[in-house]
Amino acid sequence: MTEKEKLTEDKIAEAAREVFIEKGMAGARMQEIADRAGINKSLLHYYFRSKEKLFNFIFSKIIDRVGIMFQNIMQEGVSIEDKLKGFVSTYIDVLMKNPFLPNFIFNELTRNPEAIFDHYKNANIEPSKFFKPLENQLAAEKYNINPQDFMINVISMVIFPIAAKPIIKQIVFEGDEKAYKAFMQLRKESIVKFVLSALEGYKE
Amino acid sequence: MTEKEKLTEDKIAEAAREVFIEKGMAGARMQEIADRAGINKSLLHYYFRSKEKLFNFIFSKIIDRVGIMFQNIMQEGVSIEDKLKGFVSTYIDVLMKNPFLPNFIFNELTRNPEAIFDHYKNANIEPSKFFKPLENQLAAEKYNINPQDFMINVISMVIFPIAAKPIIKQIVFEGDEKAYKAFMQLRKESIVKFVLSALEGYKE
DNA sequence: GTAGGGTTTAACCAAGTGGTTAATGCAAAT
DNA sequence: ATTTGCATTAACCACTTGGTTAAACCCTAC
Repeated sequence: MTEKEKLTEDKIAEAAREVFIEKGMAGARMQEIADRAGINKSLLHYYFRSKEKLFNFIFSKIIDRVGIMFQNIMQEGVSIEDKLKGFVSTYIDVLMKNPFLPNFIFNELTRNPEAIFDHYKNANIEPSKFFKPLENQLAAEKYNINPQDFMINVISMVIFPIAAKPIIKQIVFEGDEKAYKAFMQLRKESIVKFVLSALEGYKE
Repeated sequence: MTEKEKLTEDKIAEAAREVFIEKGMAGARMQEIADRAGINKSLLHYYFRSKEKLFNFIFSKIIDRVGIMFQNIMQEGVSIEDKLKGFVSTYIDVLMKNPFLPNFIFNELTRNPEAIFDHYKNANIEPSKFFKPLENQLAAEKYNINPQDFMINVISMVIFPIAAKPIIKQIVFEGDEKAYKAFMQLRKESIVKFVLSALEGYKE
């Protein structure tokens, strides 16, 4: 029955996603994925022939989702300020729920950089699609700042504190999880304020 | 002879550092470390009893170095502007030479967060030592910004683009290594400008 | 019911892993 | 020259790893 099949495949995909993100490709164990999916290890190989195939399947799906989400936020035909607010808020929420995601993506892409290149051929994601509009918009609103710098600054301030969570939590908040979380929530506003304040200095 | 011993131990440490940083604890192979050090695998266990011991030794040294470097920059009794310039420039230089370092630290600390806590007991590094001064300094110079946000924003903008190198290089610069490197060099100035511009908005 | 085909499993395998051991090399001290 | 003690190595080991195989287990169709 294709119903049952889908169920099993989904259980595997979900378990694999968890384990790969937590442990990375090298640290992940097929046995652990099978256990978390509640199935026999052989079934993994029945549905996905090898660890590498399974990994690529999961990784591609993740990259796609991230790319599309990014594209959506960037394409809204709204002001820079609203784009900024939307991006910061949405991404902090998503990443707080998936705190291992940034490291995972960094790692696996560092391990095998061609993966992006190979992948973006098939996907309908085109960086220039959201990059050019931002460039035009900055120019239109008379902000004389390099759009690449601008964008990377914003993304940095959102993603870094999540990738570096253990360090920040320990060193800045003495291990207090709640304090860290509260801080990250406040950052939704503080980042926007910081960036808008910076932008003022670039007004022509 | 203690001379020769030091040499071997150093060769091991250097090779181990390379491999651990590139592949992480899980991905590193004792055989590869031995090969890169040009010695027999048994010698690794002769000098450092286990993979874990070797890893902890290397990891501690790295954390110490990073912490001390950070402390030094932050303790200089100079203006915020000069501190900022020093930090950005020094860290970009160091990290461009060690591009795997951020990911490595993120990963291993995520894997075992207690490591920081356990480690900072022995080390003479005290976060408040460089954190309080910055707080006072921001207040003294009449900048009404949360020092935690300020510091994390700056660090983010420096470290993130190195951790995310493969993504940025591919998506922003279409795989052009030189363009990426040039961009990172320019960031030494652009980050400072951006932050100083932002700070203006916080002046009381 | 039973034949057939996809699904699931237990048992197994070869390769690779960190780690041990016993022997060898080698330089200084006697 | 012989002994002594550390440095180094080859051979080996137990265990884990991803992956295979053949049998068991369902369902559905006849």
